[in-house]
Amino acid sequence: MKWDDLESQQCSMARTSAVLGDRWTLVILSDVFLGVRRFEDFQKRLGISRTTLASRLKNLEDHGVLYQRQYEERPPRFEYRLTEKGLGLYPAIVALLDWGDEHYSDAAGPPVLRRHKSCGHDFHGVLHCSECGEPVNPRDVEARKRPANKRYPAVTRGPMSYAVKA
Amino acid sequence: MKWDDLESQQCSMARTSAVLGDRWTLVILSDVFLGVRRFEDFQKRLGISRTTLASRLKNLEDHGVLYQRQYEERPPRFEYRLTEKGLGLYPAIVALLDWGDEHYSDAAGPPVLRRHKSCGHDFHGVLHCSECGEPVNPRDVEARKRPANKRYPAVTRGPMSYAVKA
DNA sequence: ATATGTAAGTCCAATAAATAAACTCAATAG
DNA sequence: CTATTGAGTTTATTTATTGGACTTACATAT
Repeated sequence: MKWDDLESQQCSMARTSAVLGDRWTLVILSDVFLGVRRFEDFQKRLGISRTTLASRLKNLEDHGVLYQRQYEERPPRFEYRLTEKGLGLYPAIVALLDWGDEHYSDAAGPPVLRRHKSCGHDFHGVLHCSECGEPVNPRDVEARKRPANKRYPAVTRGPMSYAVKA
Repeated sequence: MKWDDLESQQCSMARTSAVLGDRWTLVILSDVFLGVRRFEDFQKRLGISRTTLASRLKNLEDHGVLYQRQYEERPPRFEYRLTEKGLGLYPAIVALLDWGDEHYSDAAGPPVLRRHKSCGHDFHGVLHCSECGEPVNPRDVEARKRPANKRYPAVTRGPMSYAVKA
């Protein structure tokens, strides 16, 4: 299969991977969630080649994850910001960071700490069920294909719904 | 920066991306979580080239996410299974699938439905705080570098702790 | 006024990775 | 015997990624 065909697959992970699935995109996004917004800052922080960075940012723009905003006219200066769609990746980014923290931290602990301001504690993410609100154990999940004849409404969540009890 | 150097970075996302950050690994893993275990099945389902599939599976083995088990002697047959470390990726996989479902489903809805057996409903993941148990809004999170002189214990979670209230 | 610096890229040649298609090996089924 | 299945490997080709230099546009210091 050619790579661009992944976008036209039925599987949601294939489509997601068509947007995020490369060596740099997830790292760039985790920096965006830390507040990094400018080309030069990404380049210096990550050590990514300028060519690749430009192409990754353009890809994220094309897919509606980031948008570019000119914040200065003279000289022309730009910043990249998350769209609502991009902000929707926060749970995935946290889950991946937590996994990295758990398995690849050195003796001094995770390099970045995340504090939940409303409760005041450093935290990691826990996956809960949107329907009953309880934590989800992977062994307690049953996946099945959408029945062929039946239609289901597409998942509709407000942009912030992962932060509001269903 | 050379790609393999990402593994030796301090940032947790860089290290995670060194394991998962390519066009196919996330798609393979989401198939593993659906119960796919054999080389031929991955290849047929995904349409990935055999060369690339072999190298991705080896990479996941090398990083302790999958392990290979011979389930038949004659003829020799193998299956790939998740380690505990690999199982720890479940929250990330669900978050990425949910995002794909939300933004790339066609009119008929998500192609795969996940049912939470303990409550009986189809669900999507919601990110909760490990400390207070409440849903987390990204705007309510403050990230900071680990203070230079202070040591923090590495995140220690049991293999299933994301499924158990902290 | 010239030189230096910053921000945001693009261009180019070299290297590295991914691809499809064919091939191997071991065994079983007809 | 021949075909088929499973699990890969080999090879030649195509595609992606890289570092480094270059560009454009303006600002600041000498």
